[in-house]
Amino acid sequence: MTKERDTKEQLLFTSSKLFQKQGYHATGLSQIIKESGCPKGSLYYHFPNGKEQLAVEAIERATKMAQEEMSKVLVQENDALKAIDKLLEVNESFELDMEYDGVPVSLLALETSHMNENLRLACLEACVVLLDEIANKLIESGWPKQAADEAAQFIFFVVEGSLILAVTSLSKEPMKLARRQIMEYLNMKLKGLD
Amino acid sequence: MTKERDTKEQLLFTSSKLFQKQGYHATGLSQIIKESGCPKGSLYYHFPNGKEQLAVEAIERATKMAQEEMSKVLVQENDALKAIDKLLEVNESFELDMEYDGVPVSLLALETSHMNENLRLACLEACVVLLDEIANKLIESGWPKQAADEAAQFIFFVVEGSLILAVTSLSKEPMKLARRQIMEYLNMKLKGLD
DNA sequence: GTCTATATCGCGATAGAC
DNA sequence: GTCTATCGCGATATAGAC
Repeated sequence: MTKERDTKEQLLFTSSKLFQKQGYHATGLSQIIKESGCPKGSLYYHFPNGKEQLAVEAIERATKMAQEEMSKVLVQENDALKAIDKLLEVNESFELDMEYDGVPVSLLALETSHMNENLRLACLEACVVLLDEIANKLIESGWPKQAADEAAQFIFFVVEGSLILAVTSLSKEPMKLARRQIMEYLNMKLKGLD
Repeated sequence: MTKERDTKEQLLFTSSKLFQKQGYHATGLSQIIKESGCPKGSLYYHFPNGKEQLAVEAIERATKMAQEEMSKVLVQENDALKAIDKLLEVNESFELDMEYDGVPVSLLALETSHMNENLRLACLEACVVLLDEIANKLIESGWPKQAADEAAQFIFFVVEGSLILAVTSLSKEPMKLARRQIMEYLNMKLKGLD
């Protein structure tokens, strides 16, 4: 019984990592089997609908974990902007080879949105959760709802966009620049709110 | 002889479209064969190194075409910021199903950067070309080089990031918001330059 | 629930006629 | 240069013993 949970959890952990790093199509079930140490039989026992179901649940799991991670960082600072800067600082520490267990949902979203509705919806939910986490922090600090929502989207845009250039150029500089620009923009908006 | 150019060009056109829309791994040579109308024999005659070479040249071709497209729009307006706004307006007209022949290099970059150096470099070159096109327009308008480079990267970040949310939510709203935010930020930076 | 062996398919790539 | 037939491989998925 606990074994069951362990096996399924192990499969989700490994899938989550590999799908995010390599994408949906480049990640084979055989690789997931090998790296997780779980047998193929277990995979189809826990995920009878195969690869698609595994990917959906892996995204859902990664979303939940990322939300917890973010929430943990965001409560450390009372001031919303300081909290967001902290978040961006943590983001910079991610390794470029993406050997982590986080949620840059970009690759999966771009790959699957136009070809599989279930995967698209899982990616959309991931985006919404992350956006809400940030928007709510801003609202708590007194930002009007619409301004907070737009600011959250702005942060999402710049972070995900900078990740693309970072991965392509094998450099963290784009992420550092992104952080500076985000804070600059948010401070400008904050002044405008008065 | 002209037939040769036509066949190769047709293969590159079709590949370019499919790779950008579906990604590298999701696009099979058989699909390229079918949609281009070219026989498989021709493919391996023109691209003896197979899929990888085809993808590299398809990215290079798409980069060149996108640069020409951008350049055409950018010369229409003398003022750099107006020209960039025009560019973003054109960007919004892209269909979400990506049935065009442009350069959102994001998907290919995220997919291939960590696993194939040749493809990574082709994607990097694509990014550099697009960034330079924008940065040069700003420099022409009197922006200092570093400010122009950073602004160009900023535009890239927000555009590519908004595309991810647009595709995932099947909505163009993120792209519209992105445009507003980019112009807002650039105007702020412009004031700061004095 | 777990595991192995295997079925079936589609992929990238090749050979060789023309 | 163009085309067809085909190879070899690895993919997802399944069957059935335990």
